Amino acid sequence: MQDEDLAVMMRALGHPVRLSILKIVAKSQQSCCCADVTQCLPLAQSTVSQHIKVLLEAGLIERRSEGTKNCYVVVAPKMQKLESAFGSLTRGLIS
Amino acid sequence: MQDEDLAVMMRALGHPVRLSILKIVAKSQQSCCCADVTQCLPLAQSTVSQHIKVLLEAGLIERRSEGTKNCYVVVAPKMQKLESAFGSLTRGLIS
DNA sequence: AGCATTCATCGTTAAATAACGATATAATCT
DNA sequence: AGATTATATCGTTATTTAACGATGAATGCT
Repeated sequence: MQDEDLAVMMRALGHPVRLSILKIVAKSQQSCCCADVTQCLPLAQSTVSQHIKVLLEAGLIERRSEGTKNCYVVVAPKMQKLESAFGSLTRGLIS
Repeated sequence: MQDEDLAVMMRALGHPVRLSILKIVAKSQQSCCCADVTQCLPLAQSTVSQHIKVLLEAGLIERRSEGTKNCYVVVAPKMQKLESAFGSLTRGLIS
């Protein structure tokens, strides 16, 4: 994986609100929409939507529209790739 | 590990220049100072020093003064803690 | 068709970040 | 003591980010 792509994902994870959003999305077994996330956080809907966009653009979550809602899921393969890239980074750094 | 701390480290890793700096510091077996890093990058010394500060504050590298130079090393235990925190994060997200 | 719901996007503002050159500090050397 | 070296910090500028309220577009309901 390219350093730039890795950096984009790291940056996406580099904000506590986005970590929270990821956890909320992951935890809710059935479809999790923007309103669901917003309800869990002390932030405006538009702010949450913006954070979601960052996660989307990093490829860490995916949108799928469901009626009038937009639901989000964590992209497991991407997370795994990230973890492995991160692993080889750290291995390279500390060996 | 607290979400905020995790986010600080992720953010520190969320810039390609800082990834480069970490790699440069890790690769150079003997003491690696700011000038050494700067020589490897198309950036001003002050800019490199600023990036180094971000890595220092995240606890990912450590300074140790050596004569008139300041040398840097990757803090292996911190990297390992980060990797394990990251691992449990992703495990929580994709399970 | 008209209304309600959901949510992305727009426009704005304040704060943080990235980059630079210039300067100041601290250690070494002559 | 004075000169040199290495580098952190300062001051600045431009860009990006975070947060908000308001608006608009798409979908579903009556």
